[in-house]
Amino acid sequence: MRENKSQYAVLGLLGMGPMSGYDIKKKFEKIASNFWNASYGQIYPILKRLAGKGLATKSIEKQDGKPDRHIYALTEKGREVLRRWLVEPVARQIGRHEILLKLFFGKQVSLADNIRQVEHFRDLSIVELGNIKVTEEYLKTEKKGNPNLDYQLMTVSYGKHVNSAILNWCNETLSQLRKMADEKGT
Amino acid sequence: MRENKSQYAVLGLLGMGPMSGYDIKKKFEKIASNFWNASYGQIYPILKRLAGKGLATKSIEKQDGKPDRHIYALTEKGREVLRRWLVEPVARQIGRHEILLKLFFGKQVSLADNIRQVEHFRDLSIVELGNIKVTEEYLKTEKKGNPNLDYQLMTVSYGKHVNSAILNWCNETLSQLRKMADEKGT
DNA sequence: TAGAGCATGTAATAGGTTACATGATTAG
DNA sequence: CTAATCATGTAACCTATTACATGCTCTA
Repeated sequence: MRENKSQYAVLGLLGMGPMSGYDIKKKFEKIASNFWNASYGQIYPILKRLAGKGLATKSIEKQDGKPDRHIYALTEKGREVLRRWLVEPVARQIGRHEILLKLFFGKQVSLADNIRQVEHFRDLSIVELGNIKVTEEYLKTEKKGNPNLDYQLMTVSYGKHVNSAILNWCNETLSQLRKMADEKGT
Repeated sequence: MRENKSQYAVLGLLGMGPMSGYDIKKKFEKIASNFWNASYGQIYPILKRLAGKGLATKSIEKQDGKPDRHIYALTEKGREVLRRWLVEPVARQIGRHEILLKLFFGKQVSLADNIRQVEHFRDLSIVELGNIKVTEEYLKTEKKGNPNLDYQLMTVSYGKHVNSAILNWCNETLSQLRKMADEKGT
């Protein structure tokens, strides 16, 4: 087991309690969509592998009218592996920001095109900030008393800080682009 | 040609002037490392494909003592394709933030472990901010008068906004974690 | 004389998305 | 009656990293 992040993401969720692949997907969407996601095409093979390595155990829960649920639970060995990863310092990551890539080449198109692009990106950030606040409310009300709450709210806080900064950048950049358009028009 | 970002990244750089695969790599490292990167294993096959599709032309520049340079230049068709992509609105992207993934599962390890982790991440952000300022200086002095300068500085500004926000979040999170450690110690 | 820089490329592998396949129940 | 939700999984495909292969020159 080397550097597979998603494997640890799944391991981490199992660390909070036994659950199915379906649950894992839902959990990511509900409370971690801000900084992580995973598709079924990844989750199910990972669960299989974790069980194969003895890091999780599988049991089947029958339901009537609905498909069986395949519940995975972390083993002690699994928790060990998770802990070892959690304390390992993170490496520098270069996020790929498509908006910056486009703006970087902005000279190839018109100022109006660039303005449209940044305005649209600003709209996305506003929606994102809204989503984050919904997650925050959900955690604070529905998950009160949960021992993971403090940590989960820290990830929410990150989203608020970063998206506010992005919003400020959008506004600054937009006024600069508009100024450039004015000057050119004169 | 569908949704391949790196292909457009290469196309975009060629839009600034003819250059080699080697140049492309260097350029990304020098002025776009803040938001994009690409390995030779990607760049060379992409250049080949672009030439195959008639979006770029290839010519060989001999040098003495050094290997030949394979220079690619954008064709009109290539510029068309680039422009079409540039004006297309960006989609929502979910960045994967390993630090948040680890912190999210913070309950599985000690407060001291989490503090160490965030401190280390803060150090990375400080280095990052430094790199961004170096890029800014480089652009402002060495690239004065370059028609792409304004746009390139906007991407630098993004980095400054976001990394400052991250730094603030680190400090807030660290004081919260330390408070939690104090309370537990009492 | 060892290592870094110049310069191009391929092959193996890992990581990830999307489409496909199945099938019942429930809400609008 | 149609779409969504529940639920699991595989296969094909695309994207990206790393290792490998080559070989000259310049600097410490």
